[in-house]
Amino acid sequence: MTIQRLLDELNPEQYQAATTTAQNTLVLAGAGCGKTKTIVARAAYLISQGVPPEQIQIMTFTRRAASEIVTRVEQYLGIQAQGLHASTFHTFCLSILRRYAKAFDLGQFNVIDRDDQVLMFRLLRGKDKQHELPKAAQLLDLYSYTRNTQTKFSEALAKHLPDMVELKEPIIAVMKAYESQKRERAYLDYDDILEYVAKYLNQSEALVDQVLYRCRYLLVDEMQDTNPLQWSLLKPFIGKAHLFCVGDDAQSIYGFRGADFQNIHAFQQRVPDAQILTLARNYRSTQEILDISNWLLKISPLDYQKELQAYRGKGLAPQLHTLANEFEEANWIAQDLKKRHKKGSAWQDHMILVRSGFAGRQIESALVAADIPYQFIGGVKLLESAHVKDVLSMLRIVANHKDELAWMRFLTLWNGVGDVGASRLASEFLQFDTLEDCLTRLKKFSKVPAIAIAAFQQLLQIQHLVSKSLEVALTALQEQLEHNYRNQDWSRRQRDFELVKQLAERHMNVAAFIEEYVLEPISHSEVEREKDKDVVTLITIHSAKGTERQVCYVANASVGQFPHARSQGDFDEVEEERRVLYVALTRAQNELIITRQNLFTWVKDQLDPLGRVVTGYFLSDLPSGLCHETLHRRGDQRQKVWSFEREDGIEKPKIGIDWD
DNA sequence: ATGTCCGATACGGTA
DNA sequence: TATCGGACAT
Ligand SMILES: Nc1ncnc2c1ncn2[C@@H]1O[C@H](COP(=O)(O)OP(=O)(O)OP(=O)(O)O)[C@@H](O)[C@H]1O
Repeated sequence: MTIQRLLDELNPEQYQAATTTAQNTLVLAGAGCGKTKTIVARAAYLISQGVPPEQIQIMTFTRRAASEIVTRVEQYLGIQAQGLHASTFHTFCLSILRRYAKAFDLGQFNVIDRDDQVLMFRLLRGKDKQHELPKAAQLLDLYSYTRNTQTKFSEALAKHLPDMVELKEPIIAVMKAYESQKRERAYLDYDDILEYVAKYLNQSEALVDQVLYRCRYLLVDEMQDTNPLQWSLLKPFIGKAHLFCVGDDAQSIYGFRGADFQNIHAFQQRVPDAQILTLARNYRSTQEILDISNWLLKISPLDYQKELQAYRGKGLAPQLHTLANEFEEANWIAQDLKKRHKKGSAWQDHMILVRSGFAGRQIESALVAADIPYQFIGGVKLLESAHVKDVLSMLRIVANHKDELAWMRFLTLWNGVGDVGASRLASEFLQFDTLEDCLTRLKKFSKVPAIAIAAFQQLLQIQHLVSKSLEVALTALQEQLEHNYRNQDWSRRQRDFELVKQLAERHMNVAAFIEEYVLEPISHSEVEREKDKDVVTLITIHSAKGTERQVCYVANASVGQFPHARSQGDFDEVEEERRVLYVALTRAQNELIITRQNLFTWVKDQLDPLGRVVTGYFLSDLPSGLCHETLHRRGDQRQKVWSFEREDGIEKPKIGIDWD
């Protein structure tokens, strides 16, 4: 395929965006209007105009989105596209930190993930026995939110944990302890990676000029989900690089991570001479699907100014199925999928959207039971699962024997070792200069078996062989892990180790291997899947941004889920929930099937402190004309139909007695 | 008294 | 699947 072919596929507005000569552009467009397509076209166009691919940097939200865009550009340009970079903000920043390590003066450092952070907070929180502090995870969320939004701590505290305001001082103490511990141990958390780079870029024009060679053209996807910290990364490039951002404020669903659609709304004020373009026609869905999506935004007290029009015209009406409980809901979906597959549809044309990773697991078991091939995206990732981390902890220790958190994980595996004992030992190890010294000390500590200690020595010899190292670590831990996870799907967990080994084979050393997947975690299915295998996609809505399928099931559309019970009564959070549902609905191309449970509960609308009405359940006033509604009784395969229009060819039935 | 184990329980989404 | 709180062991 050629570039001309790609440009020919665009409509005039998309064409204008893709080929613009403006320095800075913001493309605003509703769901399915071709934002991603425009980014792909923009990158391809620039390259075809002679821009070296390595000067183009595309910012995406996930590794999947990144590789999809690159693949699509390559489809059109082939080898010519080589060197084009698409990555997440975090990966981009990390590579800058590595590239200019000297300038940042960070020396050796390790990137820690959320679990490590929570563990640190848990230990530090435990030291304060006087106060009833928030949970470790809450402390971390608050800490991270404050940094990502670049707000004052007291404001973030009042918003996040309003009833803990009087604990401000002890909370700050824990956070400061966390920060100094990070510094001592040379850990960088997710936010550090962004903030170091952002701060430095804003201070040093020389660094900006240095970095510029690889991002003379900055293309930002999903702009509505960037936060103020990320904006401060883009800001220094204004006037130097070409900014090309695309987004849709009605799809902003990462508020919990500090996403701020001011990054869209205030674009024009912040960026001199910014060109704002809009795309209006939706190419993805049929009109009936857009009607119900439009309706959802229209009943909002906010004015989203969105009314999607289908380029494709009319199609099938959405369906709404109400089932007795979560099992029947999951089974119904599985059965419906089977029916469609029998009729000749491919599995891969179907996607099931769920609210939470937890809800996804219920559906997963129904799919397994029905023998339907699937991939699950979202929720706990492969390298995040507990048993994998247990094994990796040994490799982490070998790579850096001062990795206290890895020691914690490793030590607490053994019987008779808990948080306190492990923590004492681990901080002792920080004083030692070599792993050998730690091991000598460890031998005096009777609770770790000699075989595990011996394994460390073996690992030291083969550090560069990642896959082999995994094998050694696994052998050493096998027995203990089997004991620890005896009632928890041990056989399934064992299979995961094979996947990890597969993944590891592609990497040169342990540190690089772990680091890559900390920043862009990869799910079981993504490792497992052979390319182009025909499977149903089961996915959390948050991971589903930018994807589409012919047939979409939106599961768990029950009371208490949309909006989620936790956000009830909070105006802004409920609006974000609305957008989550909106994103889900607008993934469907041809058919939209919404399922929910009949919970026999009702959630009342509330008034917030400003006197605004806050909806309790989005689908309570769904006009019957917008979809076919079906109520399934418990264990009932037949259906009671509420709203149903007469099918073609069926005449009004004759009634009465047969007098014959 | 302190640390560990174990079972009950509840579960929002992300890099 | 991670966390919490109480039972149990040291
Ligand atoms: N000009 C066009 N002609 C035909 N099809 C198009 C055109 N533009 C986009 N499409 C198709 O519409 C669908 C949606 O496009 P795309 O994913 O780029 O939209 P999007 O704006 O990124 O959506 P979302 O915001 O929901 O992620 C894709 O299947 C794409 O191929």
